[in-house]
Formats: sequence, C-alpha cells, structure tokens
Amino acid sequence: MVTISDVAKLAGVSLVTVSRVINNADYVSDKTRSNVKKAIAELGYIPSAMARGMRLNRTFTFALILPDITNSFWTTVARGVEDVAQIQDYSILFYNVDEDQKKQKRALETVFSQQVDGVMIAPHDGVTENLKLLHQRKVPTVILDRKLDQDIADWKFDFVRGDSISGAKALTEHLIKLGHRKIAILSGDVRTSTAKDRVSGYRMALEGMGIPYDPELVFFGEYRISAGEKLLRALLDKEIEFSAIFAANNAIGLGVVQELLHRNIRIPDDVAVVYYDDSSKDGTYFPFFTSIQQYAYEIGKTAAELLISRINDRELPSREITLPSKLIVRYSCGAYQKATNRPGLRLPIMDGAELYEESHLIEPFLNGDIREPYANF
Amino acid sequence: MVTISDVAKLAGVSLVTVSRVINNADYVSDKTRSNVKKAIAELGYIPSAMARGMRLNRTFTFALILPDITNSFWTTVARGVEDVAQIQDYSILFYNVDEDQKKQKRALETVFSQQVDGVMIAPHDGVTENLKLLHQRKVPTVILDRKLDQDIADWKFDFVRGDSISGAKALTEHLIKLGHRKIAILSGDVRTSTAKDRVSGYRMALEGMGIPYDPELVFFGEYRISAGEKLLRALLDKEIEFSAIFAANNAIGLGVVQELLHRNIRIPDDVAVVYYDDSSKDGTYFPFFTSIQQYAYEIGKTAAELLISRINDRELPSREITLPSKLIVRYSCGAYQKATNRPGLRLPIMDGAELYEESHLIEPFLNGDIREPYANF
DNA sequence: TTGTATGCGTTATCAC
DNA sequence: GTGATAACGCATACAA
Repeated sequence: MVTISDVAKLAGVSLVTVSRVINNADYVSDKTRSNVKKAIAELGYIPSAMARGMRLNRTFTFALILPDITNSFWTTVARGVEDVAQIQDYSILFYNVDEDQKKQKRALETVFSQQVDGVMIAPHDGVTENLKLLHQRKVPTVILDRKLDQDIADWKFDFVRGDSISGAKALTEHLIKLGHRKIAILSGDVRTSTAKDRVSGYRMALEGMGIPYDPELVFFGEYRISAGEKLLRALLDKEIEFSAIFAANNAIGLGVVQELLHRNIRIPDDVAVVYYDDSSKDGTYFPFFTSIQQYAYEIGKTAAELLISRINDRELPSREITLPSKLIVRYSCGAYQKATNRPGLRLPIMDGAELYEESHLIEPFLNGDIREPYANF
Repeated sequence: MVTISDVAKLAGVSLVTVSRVINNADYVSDKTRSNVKKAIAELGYIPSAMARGMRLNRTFTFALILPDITNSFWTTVARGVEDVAQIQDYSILFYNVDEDQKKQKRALETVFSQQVDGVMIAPHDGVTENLKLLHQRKVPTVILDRKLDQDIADWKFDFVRGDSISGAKALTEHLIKLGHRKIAILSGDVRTSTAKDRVSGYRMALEGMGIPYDPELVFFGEYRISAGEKLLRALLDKEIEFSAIFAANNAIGLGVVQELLHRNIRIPDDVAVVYYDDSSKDGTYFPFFTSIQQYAYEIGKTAAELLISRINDRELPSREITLPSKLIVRYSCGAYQKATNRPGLRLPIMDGAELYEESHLIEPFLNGDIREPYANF
C-alpha cells in the first residue's frame, strides 16, 4: 500500500508537506506543490480514510438503517439520501433490519464501532435502549418517517416523515364517499408510529363522517407481504361484514391481493382494496388501486440534508419536518364515469382494463413545519 | 469516547489484557476476564473499528456499487448481499452510480480510500481504468450480472450473473410463437454486456426460427424509464412496421408503456410488449406483460458468498457463475384460451382484466457452471 | 515555506 | 498469565 511517506520520499519533501498539499492548507510553494502532485499521480496515492478518520475523529460516513430495502418506499428514500450524500462527499453504510429488534441492535452496535458521523434510522419501535445510546453518545441522528413514544425533548434528534394521519384520513374518506361503511384496516407493527397513525387517520375519517369506529375491523401485524396474507385470513376468519380493505402499506397490500386471488375473491367486485405507500413515480406498480403516495425521495433527501447540517453544528435545535402525501385515485372505466360523470386519463393497458387516474395533494392535518414538496419530484 | 485504556484502568489491568479478552485470544485468567468484562459493560465500551482496521489491515466492510437502487432488480440483489453480509458480520458501503462513468469512478476512489475488504460492482462498461485499479490493488472483486470485454484471465475477479442470452432468446421465441415477425428490441447502454447479450439472444431466436434479423429494429439506449420513452419515440419516428416490443429491462419497459399510453397506442391490441427483469417475487408488478424473471436475490447472495470466500483466500481461481432465468407468460383471458385451449391461473383483479399466468424455467444456453436456483427463492 | 514530534485506538511481538 | 512497546497512516502544534 502506498502511503503519504512514499509520496514524500518520491517528491523529496517531508510527509507534512504532502499532507498540506492534499488538504490544500497553509503555504506550499508552487513548485513543491506541483512536485508533490506529480508524485501522487505517479504512485496512484489515495489517502487512507481510516487513518484520516482516526486523526480527525470524523469519517465522512453515515449509517442508513432501513426496515426493508426491497420495499419501493424505502428504496426511494434511500435514493434521496444517496443523491445528497454523493454531492456532499459522504459514504453510506447501509443496514437492512427487517423491523427486527435484534437486527436493529446489531446494526447500531456496528455503527458505533464504525464511528460514523451520523445515523439515519427508521426505528422499529417508539424508544429502544439503542436509540437512547445514540443520544447518550451524541451521535447526530435523523429519525426517518416515524415518531418516538417517549419524551425526548432534550435529545436533539431530527425527524422527517410523511403525514400518515392525513394520508390515511384522505384514503378512508375516499372509500366512504364511494359508499363503503364497513372498512377493515390491516396495519403494520403496532409499535411503529406509522401503523398507529394510519389507524388514527382512518378513525378520524370514520368519526368525522358519522360512522362508528369498530375495533373488530382493525388489525395490526407487520409491514410485509406475509403479514398481509395473515391479517386477511384473520379478518375472514372473524366472519364479520366488510366491503373494503385498507392496507397500511404496499407490502401488506400485496399480501392482501395475493390472498384474495388465492381465495377467488374479486377486486373490486367482492371487496374494494386501497393501500398506503404507492412509491412508484410511474403509476404502473399496482395499477388498479387507489392509494396514498408519499414524497419518499424528498423524505430521504431532506433527512440527509438535516443530518449533514447537524453534523456541522451539533447544537442545532431538534427539527421536525412532515411532508404531505398525495391521494392517487384510480377507477375502472365504468366506475369512474358513474362516480364523476367526466372523463379522466385513460390507461388502455389491455382488453377491458381501462383505468382512470387522478392525483390530489392532501391538505396537511398536522401542525408544525409542513414543507411543500419540491418541484422536481 | 471510551477507549480500551479506560477499560484497562477501571479493571486494573493493562490494555493488552483487555484486547485479549475482547478477541478471546491467549490465556486470560477467569477472574481477570470477568473483571474486564464487567468494566466493558460498565463503561459501555465498543471497540473502534477504525483503529482495529488500521492495525489489522482488514475492515470487515465491503462496497456494493450498483447502477440504480430504485430498480427492483438491483434492490433484490442488494437484499441478497445484505443477508449474507449480516450473517458473516460484514458492513456494506453502498454506492449508487446510475451507469454514470464519473460517478462510478468517484465511488471507486472512495472505496479505495476506505480500504474495504472487497468490492461488488455492476460495472458500467466492459473495462475501465477503475476496474483495472481493482485488479492492480488486488482488491477482491465480484462483478455483478455483467461481463467484461477485455481478456482478464489473470485478474482473479469473480462473476455472478443471470443468463441474459437464453432469457432473451426464450422471450423472443415466445413472441414468435404468438405470430410476431417484426419485433423491435429496445435495449440498454450498448457498453453493458447485458444490453448486448439480450440482443444476441433475440437475434438467435429470430434466426433459429427462420426470421431475418433486421438491425433497423434494434435500439440501444440506457436502462432507465426516460430511455424507454426516448427509444420508443425513435422507433416510431422510423415509421417501420413492427407488432411487438421487447424492452430489455423493467425501467425501459415502464418508459415504453408510458409513452404508448401517452400516444393512445393500445397494448396488446396495437402492439405487444414484453420485458426483461421482472424482479417481483409476487407477480403484481407490471402484471400484464410476459417477462423474464431473474433470480436476483440469488445473484446477490451468491456474489456475497464468493466475495467473502475470496477475501479469506485471495489465491482462489476466478469463478464464473451463471444463474438461469424464468419466463413468466401472461395472457389475457381470451388470448390464453385461444392460444392454449386450456385454463390457467385466473387473476380477477378488476373488470375484464383477467389474466393467466404460467412460469417456465429456461434451459441454460451458456456453457460453464450453471447453478440450480435455490429452493427457497 | 518546510520539517520534527506527537498522538488517534488498536493488536502483534516479545519479554517477564 | 500479564505487561511494555512498536506500528498502522495521517494531521496538527510547534519549531526552524
């Protein structure tokens, strides 16, 4: 391995001078500088980030800890993070933790040992010991898309999330307007704030429109395909009446659809399905269902920006940013005309499968700093 | 920050002894050991990976350099990599490079400076200077899903990829069997081997069935949505006859579909569409189109296993693994019955959008080590 | 404008 | 069984 001393030797200067050239600090004569640069090029010298990190106590690396890199919502968040990181010359240590307590813990331990400059995490539950460690060790931290239970006013964490409450409210209201009264909601892990908030929004919509909230129709599980299948089975096993299903994320939605297909239950003839987290910018994923689309890319981008600003100034007050969501309404040809009596965008994908699509930005329900979505999304 | 000396002080031993306890090496008396462990717990000591890395010349980290984390194919590959990494206690430095030469170069430079133990990369083109550096610096490297142009027999790189040639051949043969004779293929960047191989497979299918290969119907561009749109426009601008489109990956497919919708061209009434890289295990992504599904998770998993084995033994001969693909045939209700005169799986998603789906493992065309897909996929 | 000396936190080597 | 010391590659305080 070629080190700074090798360069120094070749250039006939001391290694301090080389260091100065690299960090273009202090005074170095033009001649020395060019000599050193030549030597660097000749040897293909690349400074060791490790040695540098040790000396500076700064690694220009942060950790990104996500529940599931296979889920397009998180993928898009990651993309937002990556784009900012690259511009600012940060590297990303990536960890997939599957909403698994143990994996999250192990990821965080690794992260501590790696001495990253900051952490972005979608925590599994409200507050864990691990999160507390982030606070105690004063690691700059951004909480992605979720809330913490515990009062942590002094923790100096930053938060970026979608507006789950209004999103779920809008989605539920859409179903109610279509005439549904018995709406089942299949949500994620009850410990995640989004799973709870989406149920809250659902409840607000019902009660706001004079429909009683029935706990029998509310299910918590996990944000994964298998959970969607399982929750649907649980719902069917109860043998209670319902005409629509609200899947609290895309994975649950997939599970629901699969299980419905498996049982030969038709959508939307027998049951309507809507879901949260339509992360496709393109609308061809899950093309039949009305859904909530979050500004996932913006969530990632904003989070990375917050993190970097905090790394540069740890005394910043805690910031909390909530981004709005979008309701994507999709009807079949006939249903749309019946409901609205006007034409929409026609998606002639295949015989009889025409589709109308409309998109509505949702009014924020939450107080606080609701940022406008960026124009470039 | 609490260091090994802090622990030593508290435990009343030298830091060497603490190191021994941590790495459970050598002889340490049970009493000392438990004292040290207590001190570690009390202080919440976590060893510094950086210092450790410097001393050992080993970071237990590898780099994963992918074209697009937003694409479900790469996402699934990444997931396979992550799962193995986690089990083997490796961290992953992740870089998104967008098939962009400059970004790839910068990622690799960062990677060198980080002194990762190994690199997994889907290289942008056949051979770049950067890749050569990986060889020269003897960084254990796995090339993901692509081939290199240049002869690199002595480079000791490992390779894991899908069987693009047979996949494309099978997909094209499917179209030919449906009666298509003029099939346009919209492929990726001409410098990526997959873009070329998919065209080769396409050509083999045509010529194998006595249909002349027409270069006018062959387009290279990029593996992204915008390129799909652009290539389709280029195709239409030529005003030549065609009845089917072969999109060489899912992103191009999305672009094609969007542009077709935009122009009110119906699928499959006016033109048939098939595509490569249906990475959804669930079949609800892009549900209308016949497609090739690769064993993306296995590609990632295998790659990580190869990398780790090479890290542990750099003298291993270069290995090349090609995983087969699967042809997912999807018909509309009517088309299926017409074509096969038998029933399939009915997907009653919505009025009139019934769908039949069948899946066929593709016989490998390539010689060499073709591994069976794992059962757990 | 340049160089010398020191230390970041760890582990390998050798000595006791 | 345990400890002193050197070394990994770099950047800084200080000296020249």
